[in-house]
Amino acid sequence: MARPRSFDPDDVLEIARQVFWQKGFQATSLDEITAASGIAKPSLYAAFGDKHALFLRVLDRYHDGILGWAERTLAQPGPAREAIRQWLTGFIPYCSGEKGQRGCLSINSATDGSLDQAALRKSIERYNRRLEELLRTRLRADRAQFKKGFDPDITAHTVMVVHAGLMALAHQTPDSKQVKAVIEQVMGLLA
Amino acid sequence: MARPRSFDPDDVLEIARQVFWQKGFQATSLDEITAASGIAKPSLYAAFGDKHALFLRVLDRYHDGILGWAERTLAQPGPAREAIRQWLTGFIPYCSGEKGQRGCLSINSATDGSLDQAALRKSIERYNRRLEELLRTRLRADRAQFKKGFDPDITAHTVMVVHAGLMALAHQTPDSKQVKAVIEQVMGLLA
DNA sequence: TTGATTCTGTACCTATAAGTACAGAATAAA
DNA sequence: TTTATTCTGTACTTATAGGTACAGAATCAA
Repeated sequence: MARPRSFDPDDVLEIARQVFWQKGFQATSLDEITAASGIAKPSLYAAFGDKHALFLRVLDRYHDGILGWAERTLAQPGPAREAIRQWLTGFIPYCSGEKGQRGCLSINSATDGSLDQAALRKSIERYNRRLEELLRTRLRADRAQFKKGFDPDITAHTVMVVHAGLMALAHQTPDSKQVKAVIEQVMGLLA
Repeated sequence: MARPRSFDPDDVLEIARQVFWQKGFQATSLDEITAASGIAKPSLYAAFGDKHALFLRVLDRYHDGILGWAERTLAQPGPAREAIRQWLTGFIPYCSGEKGQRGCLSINSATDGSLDQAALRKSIERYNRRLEELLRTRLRADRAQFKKGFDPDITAHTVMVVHAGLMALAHQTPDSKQVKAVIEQVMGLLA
């Protein structure tokens, strides 16, 4: 009953993600997104709203992707240690720039002082809360595998800290051998 | 032989640091700095150069301040464990917002994709290299205090990762009790 | 006091980027 | 085929922010 949309919103979000990831929210202009996607501004505004709303969509999509993968990885059978090692190791591509970007879009956004938008903060907090929850749940379930005095809650948070640190430092040293060594050493806390 | 400067450049850098720290480089306008400092733009440009140069001065100053403190803290007598615990603990005010800002200006800048300026990247890399060097040197010197197989180089890097992670997560959860618990758990790697 | 010199403040220029008005194109229903 | 409806692209408006021209003020040396 009307002219149909000429693009797949998901494709545009994917392209917008790449641009935002590479340059950050502030430094990315809508013109760059229109250039990269081929979609004119009025179409973007009609489909997603303003720049903040578009970024929020991109970020939520990013979060969902990682959460899905984290859920699968941390649900695998076998020792909890192995699951968590794989989880941490899975982020190495984000560190080394193999994905074309450096670091984590979420962490990059969290440390961006300009993003005081409540909705964005909320999305990031929710994401971190969920990731930590996945880690905590798994560590609690397999508590018997660790020695007496092991604290699954604190350990889950520590793993989150290490993860954030790797992502933050990813912007400088893409030495994946060093990253692996750190992960191995941190695994020493899961005993 | 000419009109003297009416302000102390160091004071201005201090004020600029606060503004940049709070809002980030991109989101901070020079007008905000002139408003906060009372110094008009032409004076800023004459004294520091353009916005990037000003930010670089601010960042270098910030780095020097922390490096000086780190040097003193890590040079203290006693067990290396204690020195490093104090070093990590010293960053808690940066985590909890007690300083009015959240997180670390350097990390915030490192994760800001818009800062592709080579000079800035260099300053940040140098800073991280020096911090890690201080940790490494101390751990190597006190190697005898740890058990066989202890690797001071990897441990130094791991401590850097934890530090970066705490600073990155500082933007969300200002629970200093949790931060302390993480530090205590990580100290378990220094044995 | 005078003059050379450098700083300060106002007011401006210019570029960029977010957001939109509007005319025309594409579709589905009638 | 006609028409209602929604999308698309061009071109525009507007605000903001980086940077500067210029006139006048403040200092020190002579």
